[in-house]
Amino acid sequence: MPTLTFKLNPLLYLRDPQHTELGQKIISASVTLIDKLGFEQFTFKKLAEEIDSTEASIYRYFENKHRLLLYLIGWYWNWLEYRIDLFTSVLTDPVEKLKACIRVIAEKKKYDTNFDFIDEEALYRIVLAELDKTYLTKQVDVDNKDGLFGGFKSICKKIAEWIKEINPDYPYPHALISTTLLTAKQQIFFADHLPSLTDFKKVSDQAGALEDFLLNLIFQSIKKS
Amino acid sequence: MPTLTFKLNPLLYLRDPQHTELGQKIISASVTLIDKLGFEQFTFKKLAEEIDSTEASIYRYFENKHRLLLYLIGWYWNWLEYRIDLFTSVLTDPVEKLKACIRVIAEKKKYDTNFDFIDEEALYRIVLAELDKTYLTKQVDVDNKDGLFGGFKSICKKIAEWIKEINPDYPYPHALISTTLLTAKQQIFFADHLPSLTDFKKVSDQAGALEDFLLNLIFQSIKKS
DNA sequence: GTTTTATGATAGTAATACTATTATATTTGT
DNA sequence: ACAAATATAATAGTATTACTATCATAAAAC
Repeated sequence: MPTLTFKLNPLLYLRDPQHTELGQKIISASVTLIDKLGFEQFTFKKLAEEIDSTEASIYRYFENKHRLLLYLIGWYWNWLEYRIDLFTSVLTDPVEKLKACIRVIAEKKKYDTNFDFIDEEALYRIVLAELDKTYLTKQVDVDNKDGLFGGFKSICKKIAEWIKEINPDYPYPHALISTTLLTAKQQIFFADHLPSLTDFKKVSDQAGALEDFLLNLIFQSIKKS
Repeated sequence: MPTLTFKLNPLLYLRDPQHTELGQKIISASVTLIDKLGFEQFTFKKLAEEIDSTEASIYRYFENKHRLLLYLIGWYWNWLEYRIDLFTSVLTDPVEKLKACIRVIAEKKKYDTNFDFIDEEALYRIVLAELDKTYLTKQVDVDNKDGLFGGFKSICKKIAEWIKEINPDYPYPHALISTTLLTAKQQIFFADHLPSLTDFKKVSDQAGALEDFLLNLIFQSIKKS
């Protein structure tokens, strides 16, 4: 089985980390380290120590740690879209597509052997804790102009099309799907850390209940009246 | 008309800023400055210069800038709950209460003369951009144990009760309301910065459409089947 | 076999997030 | 009215962060 790679927006990096050994080590170790320390405590210096390299070398790949985070989250969106495609491309009915897609969004993320040097479980924990920090910045408009949020937008657009097919009169397809994508990760975070803000349990079959919640949320909302 | 004050969790501060002139200046100026610079660029040093005081003096009121942010956001939740109470306490029907409440959540926030030294419009912009950073940290569990998210939880609990009254069989009242509260601010942020993730416009009557979206989202979800 | 390119080693800087100390001004208790 | 307590200001200092710059060397490409 060939290892797949995603073509990410080149503005995310200075040198493409997928094409060199050091680059791959940077990606791989940054996932582990951000997961462990949290983005605030994570530094290029610590990362350099981890992979026996130097700060200066890492700066040749990424302008700063925010761009690196954008890269990782961008990779995640690509991976999620790839998974959505995997489970929906065979389907024709948009209702079925939407259902399959919600399952992918709500499912517990597992390590994907198609992609070397990225631990998807750790990456998803990063998504849970750090995603919002990619756009909640003063430079959001500049970053957006550079297309750095393309992965998120792409998924949103795709799913919004299905919603429009199901009910062309529903006026808020983009809002509904961006809400769904963010709600999925928020509720998992709340289940883990702020349980009184949710109804999902940490341990047991959280994904199933979450999927049920999201299915209800979406399909009731877009129902023709 | 008497100026109202909220009793906030004392663990949020070292010295109560509401009770001294310097404290009030700290609160007031930090709202302006965080709004202007963003939380990342905001420092106690810049704040001290702004109010002609010193870093050391500010540190006597707040342990660090994260606690100060928690204080401001805590104040916001108290203010929002106060507004919800204001518009719902006269109502008896939980459906009506819920509707009125959604209106308060979706409405454009205006300066409230009942509260001196807090600019609610600026504070709401801070909420839009910085709220998630209060809990997306490595110390979230410690902070939660200290009750620092009490304001958010309190609102959630209150509204969840109304949902339970309307439909006792709906299984996800807390998830639904925390989703609503966060969605409201996310969609406003997206309208301003990432318009392809939403269907709301920046300029015109965004609040009205947003309210409609949220009303539909909630009432369709909790509808008895 | 030389030129290009990538990496490593090392150094340096301004800013940040604090902590500590002392002096002075103000308020409070008696 | 005076001493004691308290709040604030002024100043200094520290470890860490987020970079930038320079130079040497090793590996790859032409």
